[in-house]
Order: sequence, then structure tokens, then C-alpha cells
Amino acid sequence: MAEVTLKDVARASGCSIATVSRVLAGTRPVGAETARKVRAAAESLGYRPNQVARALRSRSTGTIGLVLPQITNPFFPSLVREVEHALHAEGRAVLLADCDDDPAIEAARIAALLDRQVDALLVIPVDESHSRDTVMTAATRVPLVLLDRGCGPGAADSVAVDNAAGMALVLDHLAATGRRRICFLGAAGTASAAVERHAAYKAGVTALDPQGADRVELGDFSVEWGRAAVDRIWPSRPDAVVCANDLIALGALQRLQQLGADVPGEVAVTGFDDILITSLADPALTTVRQPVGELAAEAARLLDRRLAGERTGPHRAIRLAPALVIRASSASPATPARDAGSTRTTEEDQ
Amino acid sequence: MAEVTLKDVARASGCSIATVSRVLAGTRPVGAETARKVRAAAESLGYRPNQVARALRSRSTGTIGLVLPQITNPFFPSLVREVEHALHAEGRAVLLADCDDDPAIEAARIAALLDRQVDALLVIPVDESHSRDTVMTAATRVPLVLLDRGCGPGAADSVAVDNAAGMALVLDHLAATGRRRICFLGAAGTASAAVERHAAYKAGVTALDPQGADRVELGDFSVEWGRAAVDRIWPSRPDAVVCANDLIALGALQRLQQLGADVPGEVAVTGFDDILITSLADPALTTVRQPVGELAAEAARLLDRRLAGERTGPHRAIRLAPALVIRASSASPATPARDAGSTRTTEEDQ
DNA sequence: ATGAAAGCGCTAACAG
DNA sequence: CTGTTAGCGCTTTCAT
Repeated sequence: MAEVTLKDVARASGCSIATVSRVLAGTRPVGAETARKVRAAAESLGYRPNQVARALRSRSTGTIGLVLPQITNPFFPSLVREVEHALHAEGRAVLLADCDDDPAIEAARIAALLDRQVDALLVIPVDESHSRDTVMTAATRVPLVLLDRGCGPGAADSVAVDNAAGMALVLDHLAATGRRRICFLGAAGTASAAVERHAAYKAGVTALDPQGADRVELGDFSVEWGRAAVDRIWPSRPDAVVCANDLIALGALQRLQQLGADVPGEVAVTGFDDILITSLADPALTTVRQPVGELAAEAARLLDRRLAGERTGPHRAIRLAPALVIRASSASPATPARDAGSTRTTEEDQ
Repeated sequence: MAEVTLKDVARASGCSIATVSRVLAGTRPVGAETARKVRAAAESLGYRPNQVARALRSRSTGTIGLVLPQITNPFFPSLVREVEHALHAEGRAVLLADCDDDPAIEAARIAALLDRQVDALLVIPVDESHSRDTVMTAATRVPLVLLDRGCGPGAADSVAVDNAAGMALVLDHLAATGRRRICFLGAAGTASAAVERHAAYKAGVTALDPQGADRVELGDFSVEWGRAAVDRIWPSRPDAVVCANDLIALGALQRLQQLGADVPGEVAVTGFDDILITSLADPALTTVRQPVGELAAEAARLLDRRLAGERTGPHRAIRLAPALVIRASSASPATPARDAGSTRTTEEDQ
């Protein structure tokens, strides 16, 4: 049960502890024959390097802190999955911190992660403004990349979906399928997704429907709000309900059907994010898919850049293009709706 | 930017590095005045102990590996949340490993976590049988607690919900509300939840409906399977559809309504787990709530016991009682269904 | 109650 | 290419 250490391998292979380290860490060139012997000894002893000792000496733990507002928010698990896999592929490990949507907890968690000497932080900030100080302070200590949400201008490197482009895809699609009375169900508050999607809707809808910018209801990113908002908007008989995320859209779709509306014949419904449980919707939900895998990959790349030494350059803000996933909930009213299967058009898998 | 170390604090407070360590770690009694001076110096210098160095010396990283099959499975995020908070409350950190439902990845992730010297592992095994070797080997190296799923008899300490009790609650409730033609939509395979819930259904249904044990369809834990299974079972006109989890129930509910069935008037539907998105169901879904907070708390307690030194005792297998959450989808056919709000009866919040 | 000193297991200079 | 020698920052004997 006593752990096998470098010293044991050195003794067994008849060379010095430093040489063994070099072979196993691949730090410096080593003679072929020596290397073979060392590897054989390590193998037969079942040697596993102690990452803690390595970390103390090399000042690098190979550990990244992933800080997020609430893992129970249905959009995050898929992002966490991609991040976890992207980082593990580089031999790093992920320390997870859930902040319960509370900036104070967020600050505490980030401090704890720094005490544990994480090499870098990947942060989905709780709040656009309340998280800013914490994030900026942390960014002076280790490389930090903001993921999915912003935190005020120029706080750190960031990777997010291009919300404006996504909303434009939705509006173009609705225009192409003849919708002309549009409304928007969004979220109040300062979260960047809420603000950007709302702004993009307002900017793009006018060309299509001059009054569209006035048919806006803002609540929160929930199914319940989607249901409630429909009751406020349906009397004006829109022919398209654009929602700021899938949860709102799912609630809206359900409530519209309860009210006897024909979706998509009478009114189209669209979401945003393409979370997994959109499989529940019937008709299947047209939505904007976030390129989750690419978001994670870009975030990892930014971290690598900074970890590789480029600590000073200007902050990069990467925006990734989303993809419109056309399904039955927005089928052209001319063409009869097909309610089974997902009729995907603009698709993009990772 | 140079990190403040113990040595700096020692110099600033005019005493030895060892004394400072004692004060800050609270390891041994120290003179009151000295302690005050040390604390003041540490405070003013902004000293933060380097957890990696501490870990190397004390052979304890304060880090727990949390290994799970797939974070995108909608039941896991809430469990992860509770575990994360329970462990952080004890000053520990969580290294997250997602296994993509693949036992080979699971083995690799666990090995990586052990290399990182996690103090203990919390494992939700991918597979009842394929994960067994990995789990048992890991358990010889560090304390290991199985969470939510088993892994064959006596592999390690374990915490899970009492699936049999949950299913019994469902059947009792259906009996009390006059249902007499019961069917079960479950999952094939060897996962403990699938097996135990199915077994409990068979054991309990006969008293209520002698043919109930034959009206069983096994697929997987998905919305799609719930929909498909209804097509196979509905011709026999059951008055209750018991589902092995909420996803199946959600799919079943939707398909029943598409087929024109009156839920709950004509047929009741029940789920299992009480995942968050059951809020999507209309009528609201009657289900069995897993005591997620308690599962996490008990798991943490088991780990603490083992970490506190009790390394050898027999394995504990803790089963926690679930709670029936009665909502509209199983309202008594006599009483008219109330479709709004959740009519919770046997509730239990953490 | 406090200090001096010896490492934890490993990597990084520095010689050879 | 390889071995020797210092530590990384901290905890923990062992003295005092």
C-alpha cells in the first residue's frame, strides 16, 4: 500500500531520480536505452506520479476552476460536459464551483479555488454587474475566461454565442415563412443573454413588423413565465411568438395550445439555446442552437494561450455563430405542419 | 505579485514559521499574544495558505472526486448541486469527472483523480456490472461512497433512495384513489434504479390488479420511450400508467393526450425522481421525490466517517425514504381534476 | 509555548 | 545525456 515514488523507480532502474523524472515527464532528451529501462521499471512497479508534489514544484496544478451560477439551470449541464471533456483531453482536471446564483458565494468560491492554486478560471458570472469586481480581481491572479455571459466591457477574455446573429436568424426565418405580426417574450434584468437577445429583436423586427418592437413582454427565463406571458400577448393575435430561451418557449407553446391556438398554423413559436428537453415539445420547437462544443473548445484555447505565456495582450472577445434549427413549431402556415420528428434544416453537429 | 508565504508572515510577526503555522492551522495551543500578532500580520499581508504545499506535507488535499455517468442526464445536476454545497461547507473542493456513460472513460477518470490525490471518491457508477472492478480497485486506495446507483453487492459504502418504498407509495396512492387496471413503463438493462423499481412494481401491483404484473413495457429512461410505450399499452385501456422515471412519464402523458385520453379522469400517470422540468407537465405530474439534499448529506457523512479514520469497518448501505408528491396527473377520477398549481400532499423540503 | 530542522515527492538549475 | 543539489510552502517531530 506504500506509494511507489520516483525514488523507487530510480533504484529499480539503476539510474538517478532526475533521469527518471525526465523520462516520465518528457522534459528533456534522454538516452533511448535508459528511457526504456526506466519505463519498464515504472511499469512493473505500477508507478503513478504524485500530481500534488509535481504541482508544488512546478507551480502548476493542471487544474482549472469552473465557476457557474447554478448547475440546475438546464442550459449549463451540456456546457459543463463539453468543458470537462475539452479540459480532460489536455490532461487537466476541473474543480467545480456552483454559486447558487449568489454573487457573494461566487466570490467565496473563486477565492477558495485560487487558494487551491488553480492554473486558470473559467467563469460563467452570476451577474453582469455584481460579479465584475470579483472577476477582475481574480483575473489579476490567474488567466480567466468568461464563458457564455459577459461581465461589463473588457473585464477578461470571453467566449459567448452571438446572440444578435441568432435572433436575426429567427427573424429572417419568420419573414421568409410569411409571419408579419411578431411578438417577443424575454427576460428582464441585466444578464447579457437577456439584454442582447431583446436588443437584437428590437433591432431586427421593425423591418418585418413596424409594431413588433412594442409587442414585448419581459419576465424571467422560466416555463412559468412563458405560460403567463402568453396570456398577456395572445389577445393581440400575433402570428409568431419569439422567445428569449427554450424554457419560455416551452411554456408559451403549452399555453397557446391550452387556449386552442393552432401551432404552427395560426402562430409560430421559437426558442433559443436548444436544450435537451426541447424533445418534450409537440410540435417540435424551432430554436437557435448554441454551439456548445465550440464554446468549450474556444474557451480552452484562450486559456491555453494565456497559460502558454501570453499574459499581457489585450482581451479577446470571441463570438460564435449559432445555428437555426427549424422544426415544426414554425412550419410555414401554407405547408401543413408535420408534427412528428424534428425537421432540422440548418444543422451543425459537433 | 509574489505570493505571500508563511515565511513572510513569520518575519512580519517576529516569530518562527512553525508558530505561524500552528496559529493559522490551529494545530496546537499557542500563546494568546503571539497568536494575535500572527493573525494581524497574516491579515495585513493578505496571507493565503497554499493548499498544494499543505496537501503535500499533510497528505490530504481536501479534495473529493465526484464521478458521474453523464451530467446531461436531468436528474444529476440537482444531485451535483447538493453534493457540491455539502462538501464546500466542510471546506472541501469537488473535482468533477463526467464519464459520457462509458465504463472505460470512467476507469480513466478515476485513475486521474487518484493521481491527483483526492482524499475520497463519490461515484455514481455508469453500469451495475461493468463499473464494479474499477470501483472496487479504487476503494482500496481511498474511501469511496457509491451514490444513487449500486454496483453489485458489498462493493463499497453506498447511499441511495429506497426505490421499493417509492414504488409502494405510488401503488398505495393509486389503490386509494380507485385505480384497478395498472401498467408499468420502465427501463430495460441492469441499472439498479431500473431493476429495483420494476421489481417493486411487480411485487406490489398484484394485490391491486392481478394482471398488472403482465402489463409491463421496458425500454429506456427517455421521453421518446414514454411516447412509444403508450402506443403499445393504451389499447389495453389501463386506468393508471406507472412510470419508472419522470422522463418516461412526461412522454407518456403527452402521447396519451394526443390520443385523446383524459388525464387524470380516464387514466392516471405517475413518474419518479421529481426532476425540475416536471413543471412542464399539464396536468402537473404526480411523482416520487428523491431526497436529494439528504442523499448528498449522508454521502458526505459516510465520507467523513472513513476519512476520520474508520477505514476498516463493514460497508454501510444507506437507503433513504422518498416522498410521494401528489399532483393533478393522478387526481381521483371522482374529484374533478384541478389543472393549475401543484397539489402537493406528502411533501418534504430540504 | 516556541524554535530549529527535517522532510512530503517532485522538478529545475547546475555541473559534469 | 546524466547525476547532484536545492528547494517549492508547508506541517511536524524534536528539542528547548
